[in-house]
Amino acid sequence: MLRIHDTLRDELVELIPRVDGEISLYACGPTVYDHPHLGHARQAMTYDVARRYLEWAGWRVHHVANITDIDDNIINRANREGVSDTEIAETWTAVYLEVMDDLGILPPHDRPKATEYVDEMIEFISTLIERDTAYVTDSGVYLRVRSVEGYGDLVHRTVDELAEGAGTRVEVDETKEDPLDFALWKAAKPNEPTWDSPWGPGRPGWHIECVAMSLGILGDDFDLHGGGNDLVFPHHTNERAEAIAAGRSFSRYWMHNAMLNIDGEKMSKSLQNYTTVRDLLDEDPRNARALRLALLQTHYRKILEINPEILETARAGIDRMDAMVRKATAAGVDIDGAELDADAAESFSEAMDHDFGTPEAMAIVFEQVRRANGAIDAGEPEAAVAAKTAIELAGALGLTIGGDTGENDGAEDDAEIDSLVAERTAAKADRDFATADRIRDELAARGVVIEDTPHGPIWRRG
RNA sequence: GCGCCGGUGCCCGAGCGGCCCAAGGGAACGGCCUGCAAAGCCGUACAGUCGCGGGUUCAAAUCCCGCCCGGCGCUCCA
Repeated sequence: MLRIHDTLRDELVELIPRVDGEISLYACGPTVYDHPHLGHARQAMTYDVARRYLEWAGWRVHHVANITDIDDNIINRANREGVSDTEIAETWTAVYLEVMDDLGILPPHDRPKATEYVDEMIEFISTLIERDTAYVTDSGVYLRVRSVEGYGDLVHRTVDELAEGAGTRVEVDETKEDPLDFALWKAAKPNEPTWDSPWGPGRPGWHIECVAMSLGILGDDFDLHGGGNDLVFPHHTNERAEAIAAGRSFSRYWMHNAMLNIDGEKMSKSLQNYTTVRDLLDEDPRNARALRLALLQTHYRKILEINPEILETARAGIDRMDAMVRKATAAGVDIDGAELDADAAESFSEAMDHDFGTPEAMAIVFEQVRRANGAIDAGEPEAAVAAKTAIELAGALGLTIGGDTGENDGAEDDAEIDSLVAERTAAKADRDFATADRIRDELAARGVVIEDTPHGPIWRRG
């Protein structure tokens, strides 16, 4: 039984999908106008892990993640740089996709762009106007928020509670009937891209795109809608309002990942305290996996403090897992031919079925690592099963251990290192430990660590 | 102000009323292994008050109330 924490009901509920055995998932993606930062990585990884696990567990998953390629931030940057908004969007979309790939994020089954769905949005807005839940003014088209029943349910606030905050921090458009009402369509302004519409040239509001794309691709009553918890209000609240106002069944369940903190503060653009994913990956090629491990070891709904120490800790964990596989391989353990440990796999599934309990799931993986190490040392046959299980379960969460991780691509001196290691082995055989240690120090200076095993030395870049 | 979330060992972090004298990772210490290391395994100290104070219960880190501290949202934001 798969249970998740549903934001709307605010409790743990069993996920009963629209179609048996099949889960449709819509995860809100980024607005592309700058380098993706670690928060984007957490968001993407949260749903990547969910999708991978569900598929591993035998569900058919339809994963949709959009790209918002038209909005104020994009237009502002385009005007600032004197280029077209399309150019900005395309440039940063490419960067985003590349970074996601480097992070080991599986491409979603569909990756729609807002600008590809303008027709659908216009049609949707027309419906809302026909139903009299939206109205046209000189500045655009607005949704009549108070006409939507349960508008604030997702944030667990009443409309009046929300009204208290509305307009206190943002200038209210005078033409709106109510400060809570929000734009479905924005009338054309100078220096902005526009599309034709029944209400004159303009561009879509922020929230309408996700409704058009999610319902357009996954259909009514799709299963799971996710995103960062900063989207609960207003973005998801407004998406939901639009769908309700149109009389459409929207997502059955909502899940939201927590933010990332840096130095005890929320990481955000405005605070200028963010780290780009690119910088992190450039720092150390192992960081893609280290970041994934760090994320997995904290529950997705809990704020994660991210800093260099956390990543260092995670890298040590990755090294530990890799070392086990190296040792098993050196010892000739037949991992591929081994069975999965059924008990461990079951505990793992239990942990994951409980609102994606990745910290507990990783604890199970590490237990297998320890078991494997012990069995390898003792020459026991269960080494293969434990190693296989660790690799398989970590892999189910997108974490590759051992094997070719591609992290040392570009290092061309393998042969040279091999020969130095062989020299050291020869020196050791002659009990010329001075020479052996000198070679070991030399290699260490180059970042290469030698590990002696009963089956001969192995080495790694540390 | 209104609302939400969190405070668990040296650090990070599980924990969903009994299986918790509290997982897992990192760091530390001791032992085994090693020519010495590294890696690994075993063991140990760390949480004798799970922020503090009450309460509910046969039973609470886990539920309720109050308080303190921190973070976040109410604004573009993953």
